[in-house]
Amino acid sequence: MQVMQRILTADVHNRAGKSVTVQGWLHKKRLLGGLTFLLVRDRSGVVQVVVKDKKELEKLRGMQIGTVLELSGTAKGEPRAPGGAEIHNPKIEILVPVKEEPPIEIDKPIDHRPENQDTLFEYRAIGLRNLQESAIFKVRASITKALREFFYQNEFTEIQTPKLLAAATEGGAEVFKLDYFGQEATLAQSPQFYKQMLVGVFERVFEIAPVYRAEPSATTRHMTEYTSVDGEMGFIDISHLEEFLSGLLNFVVDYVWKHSQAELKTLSASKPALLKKIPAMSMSEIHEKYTEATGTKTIGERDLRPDEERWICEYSKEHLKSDAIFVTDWPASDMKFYHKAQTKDKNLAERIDLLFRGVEIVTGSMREHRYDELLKQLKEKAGGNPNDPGFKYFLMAMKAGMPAHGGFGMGLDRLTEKIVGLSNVKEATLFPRDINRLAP
RNA sequence: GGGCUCGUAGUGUAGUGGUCUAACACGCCUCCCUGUCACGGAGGAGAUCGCCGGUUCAAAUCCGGUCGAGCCCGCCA
Repeated sequence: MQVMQRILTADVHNRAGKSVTVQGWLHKKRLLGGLTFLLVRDRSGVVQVVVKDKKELEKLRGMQIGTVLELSGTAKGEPRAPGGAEIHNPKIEILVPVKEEPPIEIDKPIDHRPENQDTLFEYRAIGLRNLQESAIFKVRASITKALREFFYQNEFTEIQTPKLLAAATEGGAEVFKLDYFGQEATLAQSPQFYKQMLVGVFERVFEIAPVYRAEPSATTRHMTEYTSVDGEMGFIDISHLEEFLSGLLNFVVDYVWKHSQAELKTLSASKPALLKKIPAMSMSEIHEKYTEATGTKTIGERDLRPDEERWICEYSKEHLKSDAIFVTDWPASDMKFYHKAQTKDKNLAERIDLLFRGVEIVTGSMREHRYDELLKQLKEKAGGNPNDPGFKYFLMAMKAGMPAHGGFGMGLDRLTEKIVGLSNVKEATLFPRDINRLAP
């Protein structure tokens, strides 16, 4: 007996008049009496199936959404059907029966209100089957692909660096500690030192990987595990970095709006306004503008307040026609030891952050590549011991000939959140980890 | 870590001292329905109102504790 070849639901419209077999999940039943509409989902989308035969329909009695089916019927062009085609007179075979109803909506948008997010994540394994949910992650995959493509176009080498580390490195953020065969180890809060070491090898490197922060933050923009997009390149100055990041964000947005139209439409996402060259403003200028506009005095502060970040993005959108804006001229007093101070003003760091739709998505900087300066900053700024395994090998590479170099870390979750138009990073993360969630 | 807010059927909500023997919507079950697409209609099942204690003649409702969750701030991507 010849087995009918499976086709994808998206191909049904190409097979009008022919016999087809599809396999997928039951996504929705609509019983109208003499005829029933089924929606069947597979990796390519959803197709409508029309069932008139009572015997066939009876097979689905008690079968809940999620039941795995095989249907063989006749493909038909049908303008009234979603997708313009449907399957008629199917023979239905139940491959995996599901008798229990899903605890969360599959065929209608799931409420993302903050109070309900615990439910959203508790039933994540099933809720992701909702087309609005899976669309977020199709877009995220598309963003990831675009990032990779842009890096490759610019001759970066993709790397993977250790996440298990012997000691705390960067300082600042809290690190997770764990037992490593009796020795204390930490989880990487950043690939910082490794990507810098590898500039000495490949000149340009990038990594898209998880990083871990043990900060007890409970906000809409923090997680204890997130995906960091790290880039690092040699023989550049800060203007190159700015130019690269402008190009990157533009490329990603254009790519996604070209390749993920259907998902973006499902999500009612609006395309960000961007300029080829993303505008830049110094921190002190932002403080002045914000203070003048809101009456809240931030002049002299060494960072931007969250509300200030939202405000300047609104300002940028309205006056500069850009949903993204660079923040330049950060105070050197708070910079990391591996950062470089500006040569024209030692009190300012060679750092730029990129704000996008109200949140910081990128921090970038030039690194101190002069060995003696770096050693001095390590001791003075971080109080670090050069012989500590966390610094020793980094310094080894830095001593062996490092050009002027710089790079950045970008939050993939935040980028996805803002491109899609969500209001919490966790919504853009498949299985988010935060201070009180370690499962699923 | 600091501040504020919220826990009511599987899910989302209403009810804020007595009329609650807890209501509505979605989902589920039974029946009707031949073009639905958030299908429609009739009926039904499903909740010791997070938990513990207290106040009161009377508590989903007020108070205390506890557990869980969310938001803002700090910090960052």
